[in-house]
Amino acid sequence: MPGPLFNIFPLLDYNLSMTLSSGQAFRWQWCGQGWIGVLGTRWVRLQAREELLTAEVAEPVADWHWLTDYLQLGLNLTEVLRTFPDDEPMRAAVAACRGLRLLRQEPWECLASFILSSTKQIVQIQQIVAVLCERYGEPVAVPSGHPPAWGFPSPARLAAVAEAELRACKMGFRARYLLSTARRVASGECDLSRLGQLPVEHARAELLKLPGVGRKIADCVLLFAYGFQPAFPVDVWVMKALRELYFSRRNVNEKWLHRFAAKHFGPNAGYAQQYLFHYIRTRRLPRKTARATTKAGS
DNA sequence: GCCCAGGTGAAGC
DNA sequence: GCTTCACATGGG
Repeated sequence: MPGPLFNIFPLLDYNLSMTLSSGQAFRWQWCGQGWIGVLGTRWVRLQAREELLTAEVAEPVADWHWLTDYLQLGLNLTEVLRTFPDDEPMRAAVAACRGLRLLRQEPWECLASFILSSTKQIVQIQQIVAVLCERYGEPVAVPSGHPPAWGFPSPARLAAVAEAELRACKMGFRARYLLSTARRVASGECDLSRLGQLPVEHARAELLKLPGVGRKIADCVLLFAYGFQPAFPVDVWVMKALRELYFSRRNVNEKWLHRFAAKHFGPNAGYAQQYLFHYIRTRRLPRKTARATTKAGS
């Protein structure tokens, strides 16, 4: 029996917009009446209002676990926040990021997206991923009147693409890494479906074997696709946050930093990392008008 | 023009 | 071991 074209879920401590636009996933677009995205082979539109989430799909579904699992609707955020260290930086980050959540993404899409993320701004990653999906993804059903949409291209599909064609998607030097990794995943040499059952260190070691995957990208996949909380991705922003908020701007060795993170941020260190990342990145800077005025006046 | 962006791998000391 | 550099591309 086919299900309905929409569903409603209760939302508690959940900032949907912040979560979908916080640089974990790169395919969500605000359309004026909700967030439109593609999960697996399903087009979906999400709208959060007054502690209710409305989800709309293009074709009837009976089982909604693909969505509730992705959004981690069953997670009690209060329990997570309770484990954060009680220090000034974390209090500020939590206050600034009320309702920020971690998603549980499909591993291949997450891995491929973060291979494309290196030294790119989030907006540019979104653009590259969009082109990649449009050119190599399978079309998915959309409600009438909506623009076409595509699934994320499979490892096998990308493995069959020439490097020059990938470069034409604006990904530059990352094309070689994406192609090599797609081949290893497509061949079964790397089995992403197995990693979730391994101890986090083993799963990380497997990811680190892939070309274009270092500690940072490995930790992003461990955290955003598998939910491993000991994973603590350190990018330029998190490094900036840690240096400014915890180390009075001193330079810190990265290996030492990971030991500090594991010790200081507790059992949900990965979650804490996302709060620091979003906090430091969206911190209110001097307004443009104020700067323009200063410039004009000087 | 310049610096920077959810980095990585390889070469040089 | 650690430091430095190339790698594409676009935004501010």
